[in-house]
Amino acid sequence: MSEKNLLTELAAHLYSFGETENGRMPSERELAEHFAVSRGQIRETLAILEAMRIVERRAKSGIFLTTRTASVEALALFAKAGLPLDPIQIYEAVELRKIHEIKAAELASARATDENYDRLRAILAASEQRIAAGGTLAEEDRDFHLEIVRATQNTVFYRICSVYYAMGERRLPIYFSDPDRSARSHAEHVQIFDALLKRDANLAQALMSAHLQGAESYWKGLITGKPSGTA
Amino acid sequence: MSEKNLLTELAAHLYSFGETENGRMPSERELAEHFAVSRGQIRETLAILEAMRIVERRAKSGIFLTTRTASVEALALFAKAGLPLDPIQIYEAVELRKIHEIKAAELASARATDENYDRLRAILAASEQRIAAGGTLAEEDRDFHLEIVRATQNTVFYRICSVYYAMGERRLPIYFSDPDRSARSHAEHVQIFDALLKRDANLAQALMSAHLQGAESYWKGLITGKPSGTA
DNA sequence: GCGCTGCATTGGTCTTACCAAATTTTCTGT
DNA sequence: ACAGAAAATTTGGTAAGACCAATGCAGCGC
Repeated sequence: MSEKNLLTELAAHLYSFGETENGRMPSERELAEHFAVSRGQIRETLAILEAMRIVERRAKSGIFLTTRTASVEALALFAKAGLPLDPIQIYEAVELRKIHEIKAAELASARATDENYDRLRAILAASEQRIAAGGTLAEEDRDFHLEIVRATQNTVFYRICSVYYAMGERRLPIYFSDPDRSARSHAEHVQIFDALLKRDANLAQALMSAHLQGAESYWKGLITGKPSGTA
Repeated sequence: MSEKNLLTELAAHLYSFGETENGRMPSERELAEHFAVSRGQIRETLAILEAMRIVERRAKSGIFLTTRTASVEALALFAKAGLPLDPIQIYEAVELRKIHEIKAAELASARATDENYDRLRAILAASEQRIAAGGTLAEEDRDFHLEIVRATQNTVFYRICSVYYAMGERRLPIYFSDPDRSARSHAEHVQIFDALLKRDANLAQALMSAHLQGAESYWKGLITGKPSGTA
């Protein structure tokens, strides 16, 4: 929040224009003036936005929001920029996340190394301490799930799943604002960890599926209730 | 190939330095001179590379290759730049692809619209024509698989899977250099399409699994034989 | 061998400038 | 009044130069 980042600010600014007339955004020179930076800075940022397929720069014509689907990374940027993510995309991400993590649990139960187990133990210990102190989960949840993905030893897998958590970063605190949910999640994490330790792929999958089911229905209910962002 | 692109060329150039001494890349000024462009151009490109977590710019210190895992998009760039993809990452991508596409077949069999079916029919017709003319598959294969992913109606899913095909773009011609393989693949595509049409999720999954098994073992054998890139 | 000093290097930023294509405005002829 | 041509303006693309402050390094002195 406090961190001022031209990339996120510019993305937010551009989206604030919505579907202005022909969809053309302010010129580079205008943007430079608006953000009180040089044109070079704006161009550097626009280059990134263009690489993410968020924006399209037509030579000597102007800057436009892309109609093509943006890159995966763009979703993470949207979340970071505080842009109201499309509820549909949130649901899509949750659906995908479930697919990924259940499979991750299966693979991890066969491939997890001692290092993975150690890290998971540390994460669970931190979770327990946090909850014992009356706090709520947040990074610990993300760390736990991502560590399981890492335990698949498939780095491409890890990269993809990182996006989900970047997307959910500002939603986690909301989700875990209920202390009960923290405790319940933690308990389920422990069960999943035990299944991984026993290298019981079927059990790990089943537990992960049940664990994510809760989150999925929570978000599904929330987004159908409040269609727009929950900032 | 013919298309000169500073982004891909710069990426390739930087990687050609490998693990030079402390891992520091040439300075922006040197790179600008090397590519005969202005420093601004180099900085714009480096900004993209940094956003992809391929490169790290340390203020007043230098440019370094990131040790952290790069973004998903970076994999597509690597392929486009003709960089020798890590065989391990290729395997990882193939493994993931199988996970994704089998699930996609399941979801698509329930959600495919008439539009999806129409497009799949058109793609299959194009494939058939190509093969009848003695040609080999290439884009048709990619289009077919991606259309199935699109038929899940999950755009995030689609984005992720697009990366695989960007990665494999220059590998497809090699894979399909064997005319037999083209014909066999096409026949399997037709079967999968029929399963989708019947909305038989189990059959679609099974067929897709078998279909990808062939590709998986092909690539696995090829990369263990030739550890490095296959141009 | 160690610590300090000073200088060249380097990324970060801004300014100015010019080009050529695209766009908008103005002008012109009917 | 309108359509089309011509001129002026805007816009992205690119380059060159300059300054800053932190970094890194070489050389010096101890």
